[in-house]
Amino acid sequence: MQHFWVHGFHASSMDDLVRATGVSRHGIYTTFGGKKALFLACFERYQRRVVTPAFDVVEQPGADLQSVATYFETQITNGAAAGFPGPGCFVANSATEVAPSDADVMALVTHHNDRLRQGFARALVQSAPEFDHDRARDLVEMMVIFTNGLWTMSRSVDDAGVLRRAVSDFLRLITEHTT
Amino acid sequence: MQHFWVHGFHASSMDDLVRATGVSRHGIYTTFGGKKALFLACFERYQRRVVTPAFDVVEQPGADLQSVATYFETQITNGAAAGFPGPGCFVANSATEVAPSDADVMALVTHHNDRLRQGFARALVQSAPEFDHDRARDLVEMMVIFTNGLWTMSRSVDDAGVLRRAVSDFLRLITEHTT
DNA sequence: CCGATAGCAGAATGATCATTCTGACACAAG
DNA sequence: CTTGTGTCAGAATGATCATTCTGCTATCGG
Repeated sequence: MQHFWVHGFHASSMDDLVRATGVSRHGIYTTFGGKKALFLACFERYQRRVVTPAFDVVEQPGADLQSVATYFETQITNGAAAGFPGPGCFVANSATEVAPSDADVMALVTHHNDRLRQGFARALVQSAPEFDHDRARDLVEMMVIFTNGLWTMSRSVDDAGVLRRAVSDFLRLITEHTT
Repeated sequence: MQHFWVHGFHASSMDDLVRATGVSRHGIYTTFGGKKALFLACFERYQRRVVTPAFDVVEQPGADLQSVATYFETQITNGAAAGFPGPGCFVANSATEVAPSDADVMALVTHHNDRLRQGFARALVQSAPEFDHDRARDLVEMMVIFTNGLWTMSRSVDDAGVLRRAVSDFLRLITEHTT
């Protein structure tokens, strides 16, 4: 998963993956079936082991915009721990590299973005119950777009502080707008 | 350029490029030197032929936040013309796929983002001259992040209207914040 | 100890890749 | 016409790729 995360699908050879995992070629093929199937399994593992723990705070009942702030901060801290520029987000990387030419990956990416939308939407109505549905939906889309931009930028920006300040400003804008 | 734009670097074979351009293998190698050099040339052509015309409105003297709105609208209209999900942005695609493992591409990506920062910054101080330097810089970073997110999302979202409404909301938030 | 299962390294295979080379054709200048 | 330059299609090359196959080894229940 780590290797696909950092290098993407096409730049990861089976030799690389054998080296990185310590698992034999034979083991990979009998267990997963092939490179693409292994990639999909890694994608799902990423969601289970990386996305879910970080996004949990937003998916809890009663989560509000402060929970979203915590989520963003966790993301940046995780990224900074491994040094910048970081690997970004497995999902966002796949969305640009593989999703347009692979329906299976596209479905997983769409599902992931829907998950973000749902979490952000619940946090938003918790913080601003007076918003009508359409208005909230557009704000949520904006938050999803910003989240994806954060991941893209983290692949080429070498200072986590820059991203952290921008996130803090972004949430301040939304908070101002909802109060 | 179009082929690299849509399929990225690794998924474009020289055969594909010969087919797509109508130029012979020999011609490509004698003119550019190789696949990587051709990619860099396409990157620069993209900046000249796609980025510059669209971003021009922001780089004009006297450009303000309204100019930024025009820029975003142009981007979405261009993307929607070719149908969704679209090819996104050559630069943003390269930022996730190739920049982390190639210093030349990384330099071009960084330069491109600096260009966005500079343009957004001038538009922002035009609209809100009272902002201090630090505050404006963080807002500008937020706008760059959002722009990159827009491109990433346009590779997996099939409805331009969703993006258009999110952009309009984003600019409304910034405008509210600066007035 | 024995037999069986499982996992391993690494070779073999066939496809695809980037790159280079060959020979033919078109056209412009002398 | 001739010579030279440029471009072309396509073959040849050598590397790398995903995938499959072949033995070897280790472990474990009896």
